[in-house]
Amino acid sequence: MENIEKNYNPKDIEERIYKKWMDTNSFVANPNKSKKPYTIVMPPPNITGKLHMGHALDISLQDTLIRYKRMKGYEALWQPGTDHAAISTEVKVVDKLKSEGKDKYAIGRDAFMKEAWAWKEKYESNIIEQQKKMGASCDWSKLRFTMDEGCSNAVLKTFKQLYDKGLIYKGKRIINWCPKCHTTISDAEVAYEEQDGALYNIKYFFEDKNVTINGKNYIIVATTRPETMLGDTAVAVNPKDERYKDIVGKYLILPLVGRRLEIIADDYVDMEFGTGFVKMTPCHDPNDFEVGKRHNLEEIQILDDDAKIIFPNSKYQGMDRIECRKKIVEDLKNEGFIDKIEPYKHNVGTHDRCHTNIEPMVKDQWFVKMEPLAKPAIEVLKNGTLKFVPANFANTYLHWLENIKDWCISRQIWWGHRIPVYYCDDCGKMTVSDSKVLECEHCKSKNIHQDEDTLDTWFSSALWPFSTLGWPNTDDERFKYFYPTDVLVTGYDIIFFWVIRMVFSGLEQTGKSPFSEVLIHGIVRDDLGRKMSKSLGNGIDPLDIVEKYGADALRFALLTGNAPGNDMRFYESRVEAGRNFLNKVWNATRFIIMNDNSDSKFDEHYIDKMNINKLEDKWIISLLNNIIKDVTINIEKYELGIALEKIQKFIWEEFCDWYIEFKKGILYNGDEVEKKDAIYILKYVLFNSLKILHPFCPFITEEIFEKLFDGRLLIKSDFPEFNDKYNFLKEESALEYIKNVISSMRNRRAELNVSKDKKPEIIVLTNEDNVKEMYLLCSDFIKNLANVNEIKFENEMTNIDKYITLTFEKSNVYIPFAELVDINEEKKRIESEIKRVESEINRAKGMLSNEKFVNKAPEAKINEEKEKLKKYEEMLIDLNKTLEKL
RNA sequence: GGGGUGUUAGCUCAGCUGGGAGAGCAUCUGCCUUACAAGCAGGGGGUCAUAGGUUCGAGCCCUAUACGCCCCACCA
Repeated sequence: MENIEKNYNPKDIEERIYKKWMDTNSFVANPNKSKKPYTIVMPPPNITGKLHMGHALDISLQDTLIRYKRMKGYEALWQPGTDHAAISTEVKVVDKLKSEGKDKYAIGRDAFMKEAWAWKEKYESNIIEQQKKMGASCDWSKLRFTMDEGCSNAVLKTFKQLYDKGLIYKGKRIINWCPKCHTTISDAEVAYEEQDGALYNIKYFFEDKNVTINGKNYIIVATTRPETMLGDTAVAVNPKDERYKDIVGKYLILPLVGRRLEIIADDYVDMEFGTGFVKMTPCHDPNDFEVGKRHNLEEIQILDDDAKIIFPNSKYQGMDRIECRKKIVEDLKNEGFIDKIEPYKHNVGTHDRCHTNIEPMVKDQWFVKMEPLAKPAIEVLKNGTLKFVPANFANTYLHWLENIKDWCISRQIWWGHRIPVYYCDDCGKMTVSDSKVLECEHCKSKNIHQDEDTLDTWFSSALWPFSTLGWPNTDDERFKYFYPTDVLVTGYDIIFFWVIRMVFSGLEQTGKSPFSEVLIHGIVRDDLGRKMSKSLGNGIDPLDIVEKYGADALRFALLTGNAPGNDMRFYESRVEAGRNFLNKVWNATRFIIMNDNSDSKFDEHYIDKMNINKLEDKWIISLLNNIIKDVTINIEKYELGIALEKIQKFIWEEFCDWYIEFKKGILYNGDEVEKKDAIYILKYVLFNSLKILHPFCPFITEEIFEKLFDGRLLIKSDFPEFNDKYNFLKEESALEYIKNVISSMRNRRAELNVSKDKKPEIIVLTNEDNVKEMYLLCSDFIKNLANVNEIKFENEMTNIDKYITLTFEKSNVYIPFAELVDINEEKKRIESEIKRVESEINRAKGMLSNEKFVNKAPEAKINEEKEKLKKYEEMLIDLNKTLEKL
């Protein structure tokens, strides 16, 4: 056997193991009729991005699932790819150009696209390499990109189909405009932020000097944005507002401007708020826009694409919106129009990418009509075709869909899928097509030009689960075999952006929900619970952690100690704990290698032929068997953290702390046959432990597998299954009994500070043959692990005062350390033990004498309590005897 | 305003369909025992936010309250 390092050193092995997987095509999945498909599409990371903790978590979850299913015999495809990330990338490329002294508009669209593609080529590989470092077992041979030919075809096809069905339309609507990025954004991309502002109360005088309200010739409107008054075209009150009933239909004069404004009545106005008057600026407020449509109000645009004022022939023309606000307030003050100004905190919509305040604007844009698409998406959730884990995220999903507004999909940027609409310069009509258009379909003119806008980046991501599998070619074998996919794993923060859009797109384009389950995880936060962000500088680079502790340790930390859907805090100490566990696994292996002098190959089926007769062997095999069962159930329920913790507990606490210790006697002093069997079972248990640990911690398990099991490939081996033949429950409980005896003895020794060199002869008092048998079978363990020299058995004890007594069910253990103990202290200890047992007896008696309990509780529960009662009553007798004799 | 969610050990969090409260870290004691000091053995530490209710039985189910967080809506 080769030498093995004392400590696990991930750095040396991870790269080599990953290469081995790649070289053996272990990640590749292709349509295979003899296997069932299992598919996960990876949420495509942005090409602008760098791997962050959120990705690391995402990858850990998906990779665990895909590796598990692969081992379970599925043709498991994890489909990778990257996202062009329209605005994010465009901004970065623009910045890059700027730093080179170049300007986007100056170099023109074609040159810009070349620059952006070059960016993509450069940065895409970064994130892929980073994913590989995490151990991601995606089928890289099928790598896709949202703007590659296939995905672009899918986009064109979808656009055309939706357009033909009337589900995509062009219209002049109020949209969210980002003055910095110079593009519209969808409602989902607006992030509201609380900002300090002011509520300006402005006097609007009546046109007719004779009209008064409350004795005054003016009314007061409140606004947070006085500069928008330049676009006011009415003032509204609530129709039910008795105060103002008589003045509806009267006219006001807009201060500074002199425009006539009608007082209109609309339900939108909240009577309770402010004065009950609202100024209407249809072009720059979504609500005012709606009111304007209802009342046919004039629309006056007063902001340009830079959010600068358009108000020709005035001093405000060309001013920045904030500058203009100051100027207008100043002018209003000077002319006596300000009633009062009070500080006001309010939520302001900002662009989630650049955090610039968005500006509502009326523009001609492309929209997807959502209501008909939302309906089936609601239906699949309600009928159970689609499930969320945890289930409560279904509420979020439903709430959004039930209140959905049309989706603005056109963007005034260049990096993305250009809208496949062509305008005829002769007849003025549109041609919409999913292939290249050379002439107008109406007048055949060749004098046409394509729409300048591109599509929202989520338009292509929405098609990801099928566009990556060959759609729109529905004959593609991959599409037929792998679609619909099985589970989508993602963070709750993109349910709206992505999950919902994939579902309705999948249903519309393919007739099927693109996946049947959505596993939602939370956000990875820093150790103070803050979001990791660039501005705070509190981000932790997963690759630094991998470098320091290895990918498996990081995966361990991310997969445990957290329930699905909940945010988690990242502590390096948890990675360290993971690393320590893996080091434990490493050293268990090392122990086996150091004690194994056979050179025969490991045969995992030999277990079925061998005669397993040792108690401890039956115990560990039975435990392993049941762990396999539990872990399988947990993984299937997406309880990955629970599964991993169970595996850890089994390997560390049962296998290492007990079983290996049990076996040392044989390995050091046993005969050759015993030794051979011992090594075999050690290997057998490790063999299967590595298998169940592999999906979670792939690198170290693969490495050990190769070392210990003749170079076999773990990633492609089978996941173990529960075998009724190895369910030795009696032996399990017998050995647990002995473990308890050993622990109690160690406990007493530690309390009394007994040196380990002091090896007493102990006496076991029992009247039960099977209990005595158990002690005999385990006498070596007891001697070794509890530092005992000899074990004697008695049926009666007389000189009890020379011993410390430990009372167990049907047996007492006497240790001759009485001289180390104050007899009164010992009496006290036994008395408190008696109290504890008595309270147990009372508890059980109470339950069993409760008629309702006996009548209603399940029989198993009742029997359990009866047995407990019996056990404790017997122990009580023993304890009292001991006390008497002291 | 609507929806969701949390309150469990000093800290961070698990706790599956209700049937004797767990982990990691921290802490204390004793150990460099020939797999592992990234370790071993042993210990301490919890009125499961509060108040009611359902139940034979509640950390878990229901109601209310308190405090916290998240998402959506966006009333000028």
